Amino acid sequence: MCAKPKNPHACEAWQLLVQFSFTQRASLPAMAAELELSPAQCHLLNLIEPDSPMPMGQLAGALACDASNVTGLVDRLESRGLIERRPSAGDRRVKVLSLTPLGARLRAALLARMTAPPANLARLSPEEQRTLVKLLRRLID
Amino acid sequence: MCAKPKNPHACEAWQLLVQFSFTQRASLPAMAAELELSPAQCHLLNLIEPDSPMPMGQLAGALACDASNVTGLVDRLESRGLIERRPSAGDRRVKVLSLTPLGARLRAALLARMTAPPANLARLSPEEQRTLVKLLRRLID
DNA sequence: CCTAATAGTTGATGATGTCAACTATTGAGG
DNA sequence: CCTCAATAGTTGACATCATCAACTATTAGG
Repeated sequence: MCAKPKNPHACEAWQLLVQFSFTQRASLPAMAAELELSPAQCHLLNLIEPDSPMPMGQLAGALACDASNVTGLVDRLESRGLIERRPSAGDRRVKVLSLTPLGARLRAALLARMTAPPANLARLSPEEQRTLVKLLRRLID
Repeated sequence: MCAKPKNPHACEAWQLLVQFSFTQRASLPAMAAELELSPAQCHLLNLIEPDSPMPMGQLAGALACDASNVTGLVDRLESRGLIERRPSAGDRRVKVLSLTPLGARLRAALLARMTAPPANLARLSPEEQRTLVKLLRRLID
């Protein structure tokens, strides 16, 4: 499976991470539905940090999708009062998105659910957990 | 952010994994498009191992989606000759999916691309890579 | 100034996803 | 056997996601 026979175990960690992200992909819709969100809306909310508004174009870049798709996503989130669309002071073409207080609370609830440590975490000792964090940090930019 | 103040660094690894899966979510469409697949089709192909056919219902469970959604996904993949839908011998209600040779090759190509070790992997020594694999295995079922 | 490039929106279209209703088959009692 | 409930999958209606092409408004360069 691995493309580098010289290093037979080198990419095994990466394979585990990819498979992990597939299982996350499967579990996101149910998690999102509890907050009446779609997976795409979760992804968007995750990218807008409460105190750093973001232009729509930058968001399209981070989502790796077409700008017109962002328009639709933002329309729906804005109509629910979760985010705000305001013209940028410096460049009137740009519209900057920021979380409303309601949106910030929903985002926090979402992240709290998603990052709730699973039971398996207890399998690792505190020492091992710290090692894992250090290794992941270096691997994932 | 972490819900367990008693263990301040305990869930940090999990948070990193969740953020990683968001970035994977962003990069999957482009990766899939190179093989003329959608993200959902990639997910489905990933779940069908070449030599172990799978009933549609089981697939719906693994994808955590409605059975009727699987029908549509399978329709499109079958019309491209990537998978086959055959009635189960034991229970004629059940339809079992298996990869065609073409589908198996496409799946292999997909997984090869997705799990290609990134440049960052070189930041870790072989010893560290092995440690990471062992920790991830225990954390992710 | 013109003009080209950029940011975002709109409309058309196909894919994804849910739900309710349906068919066919299975299985459990009576 | 026969009925009846449960199960597997399909179908149709509908909302969302996602892309593309065409458009408007604004900005920036020559």
